Amino acid sequence: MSKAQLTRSHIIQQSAEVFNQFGYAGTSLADLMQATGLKKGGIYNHFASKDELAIAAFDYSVGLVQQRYAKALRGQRASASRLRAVVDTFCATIDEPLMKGGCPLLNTAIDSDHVHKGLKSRAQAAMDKWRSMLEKIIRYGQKRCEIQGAVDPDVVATIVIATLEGGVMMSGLYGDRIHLDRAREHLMRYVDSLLVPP
Amino acid sequence: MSKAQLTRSHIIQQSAEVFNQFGYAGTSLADLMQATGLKKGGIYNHFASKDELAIAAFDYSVGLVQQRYAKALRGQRASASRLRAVVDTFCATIDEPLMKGGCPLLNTAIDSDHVHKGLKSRAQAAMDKWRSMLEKIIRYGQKRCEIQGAVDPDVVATIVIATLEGGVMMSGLYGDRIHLDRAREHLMRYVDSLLVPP
DNA sequence: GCGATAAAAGACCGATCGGTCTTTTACTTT
DNA sequence: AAAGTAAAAGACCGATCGGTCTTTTATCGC
Repeated sequence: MSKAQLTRSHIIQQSAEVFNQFGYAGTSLADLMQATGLKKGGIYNHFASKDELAIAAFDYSVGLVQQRYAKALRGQRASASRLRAVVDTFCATIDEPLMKGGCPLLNTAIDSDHVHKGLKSRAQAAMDKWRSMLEKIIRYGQKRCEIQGAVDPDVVATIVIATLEGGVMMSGLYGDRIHLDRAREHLMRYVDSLLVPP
Repeated sequence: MSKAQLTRSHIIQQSAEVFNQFGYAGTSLADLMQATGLKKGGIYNHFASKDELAIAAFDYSVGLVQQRYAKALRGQRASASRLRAVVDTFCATIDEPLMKGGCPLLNTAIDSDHVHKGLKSRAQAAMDKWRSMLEKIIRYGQKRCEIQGAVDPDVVATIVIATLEGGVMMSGLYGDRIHLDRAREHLMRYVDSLLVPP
């Protein structure tokens, strides 16, 4: 990788954390300069605007998260295990955070509302991907008769994501992991309730 | 109420919506001036700083929400009905929004993180109140043998709140109420699972 | 190693930021 | 209605905002 490409990805990585912590409006170019160790000219040589950098940073964050899910799912074949792996992977970010500031999807969904159209549509796209990942697991499980046929995959995706994001919001607010742990427990029992009895 | 007090509450009410939509950092004094119809001097005659106004506005928003819960619970005596009323009241904000920009507690919890200590502690306090309201309902229901004794009131509070807030985040992101509706359905069945079989 | 080229620095820009202060206007109280 | 007081306006402040542009520095192809 050339020096330029290296610098570019360095900017993205550092900026992603800053944006995730302080939000788009709450992040100034001075913040980004400090985080990257570059001056204004260095940053603007790679990105035309703060907007463009924010979008690149969000995409990077989403990519990071996706990688972790892909890795966690690699070993799991059974639908129940795959669903549990998704829940566990999400909750693992408390012990091994991918990024300061918590879940980028939650933060961006709230932060970008009424503020940054481009960022919001990226957040929608990321949410779509996550939902379709869960839905695919469910449908595959139904095909293999591991998950009850009456289960609606879209509904499960909503419930799992909403419970996890709500739990991480509460744990973030209090600085106490117990809320996310409770969400995890609840979802594990929920997943069990979806399975075809053996 | 004197003219001054009237103006003060007018400022708070209008500002609350703006802060709720754009966040603390995303709201400028120019925005607040436009929303209130006042000039800088008029606003600063009632509030010492943007911080102070943001806190007053958040407290006002929380008060509004609490009023709605109090009203909804007034008629309900049975624990199951009271829990369902909490869920329904939250979900009703989609049809009859109290305030533009969605749930102020969710927005402030995310927005204030790493940005505004005072606002964050207010959000914690509001969350505490909401949790303790739910916990009281549960405990009372256990005393009256309507809710199973093995149920942990703190856990229920976390699950209900997390699911609702997660659902409203998703519905806000997509502009589609279906996610919150799904969360509602799920919680209704969850509440049923807590009850002592009749 | 040298020349061409790209990257980073840093001075600079107008606009806007949150906040202050004096002046004008309006209300309130007697 | 007048006098005293409080509220609102609006000019003004330094700092910082996001962004541009020229200059310096480093990289890369040969």
